[in-house]
Amino acid sequence: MLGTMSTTTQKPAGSPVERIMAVAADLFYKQGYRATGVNEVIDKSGVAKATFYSHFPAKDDLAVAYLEQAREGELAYLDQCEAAETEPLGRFLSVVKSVGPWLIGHDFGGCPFINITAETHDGDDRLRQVGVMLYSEVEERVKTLTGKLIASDPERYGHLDAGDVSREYMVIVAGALALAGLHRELWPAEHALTAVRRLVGA
Amino acid sequence: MLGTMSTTTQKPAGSPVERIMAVAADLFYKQGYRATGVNEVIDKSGVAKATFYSHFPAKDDLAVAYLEQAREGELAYLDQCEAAETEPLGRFLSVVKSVGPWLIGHDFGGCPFINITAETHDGDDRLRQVGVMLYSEVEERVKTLTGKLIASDPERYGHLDAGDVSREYMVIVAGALALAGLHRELWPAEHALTAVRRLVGA
DNA sequence: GTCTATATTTGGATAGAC
DNA sequence: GTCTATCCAAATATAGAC
Repeated sequence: MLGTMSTTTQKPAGSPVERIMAVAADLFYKQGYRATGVNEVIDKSGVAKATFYSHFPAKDDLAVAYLEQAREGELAYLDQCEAAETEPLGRFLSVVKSVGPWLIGHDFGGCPFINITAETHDGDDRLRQVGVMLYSEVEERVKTLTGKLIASDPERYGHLDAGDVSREYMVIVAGALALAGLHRELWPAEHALTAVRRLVGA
Repeated sequence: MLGTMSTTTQKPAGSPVERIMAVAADLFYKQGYRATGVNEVIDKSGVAKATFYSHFPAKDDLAVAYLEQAREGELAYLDQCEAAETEPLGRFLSVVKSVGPWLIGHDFGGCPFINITAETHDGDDRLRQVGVMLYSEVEERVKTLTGKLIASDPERYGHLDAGDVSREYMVIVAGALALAGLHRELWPAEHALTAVRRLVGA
């Protein structure tokens, strides 16, 4: 079996598409979407122009691919953060706790989905929809975690509504990302954690 | 006196600069900063190109003027909202209460300061600084209102720290603006109000 | 201040030889 | 897939006549 794996072309880690996506993710986030030209992406990823356009017919298509890749990355990151906690309260807080480290690793550029949506208000709606989907998915996870927190100690948390708490939670998380991006400081993420704790009286 | 007011040129409501600023405010916010070309601003404001550049040597200068005008407008708007409330709790909540109506009147485009900062991460730092200043000023107001709320009922609110509460408050407000911009829906503003209430146990 | 014209660069996107 | 050359539109900005 090992000797027969050659009918389909292998795509190693450094394939053209992967290089394009990596460069685009970096530039779109750090410089902004409209500030980044396809020429720059092409140059820095070391592919030919025709190669680029064979994979991404238009710039918007690259943006959609970028956001979908980012979405999957964030969900996987949140999985990790949640798995690292054992107690219901820790799991509940894992999402907002993840914001600070994320920002430090991403140069305080805010939320990629909200940023690109603000830049393309009149443009391709697919971009906004990827962000809406991600935030909805995260909200659903938070809602589940809230439900588990309530169930873990009904005397203490029984008065809470998981739907309300999770939506307020999302507002706080989005605010931490946005405000830290403006200030280029970590404190919004720290105060977001305090605010979420206060939300459930913890 | 009435007949002598002609030495200096009067600048009526429709002066070139004011028309430019009005058009820029609309387009920068609705389309994004980079998506809006100076040519479009010039055309829609009905001024000559040389006139435009005599007042704004570069596009960045127009952006700074736009943000500073927006900053003053937001502070005045918050003044109004606060003055409309009589009770300490109402005044405390006036800032977050103002978000929903503001969004409805602004096509759910998020926060102008945070948006432009995200678009110019590597660009002119003056733009970011106007936003930082506005958010700091609003935070200071919220801190004052929090202090007054605490003083109004020490038994109920005495355990709160005005500095912590006001920073968490700002995170929530920023989140409401950002998330409502993504979803193009009002609920983030409504849940922001609930979250701020919860912050002080009200 | 206005108007036209233009310089210059960069944007997104395509064609054709290899 | 790669490479070079190129098209076309739009971007920022300037010059000169009126």
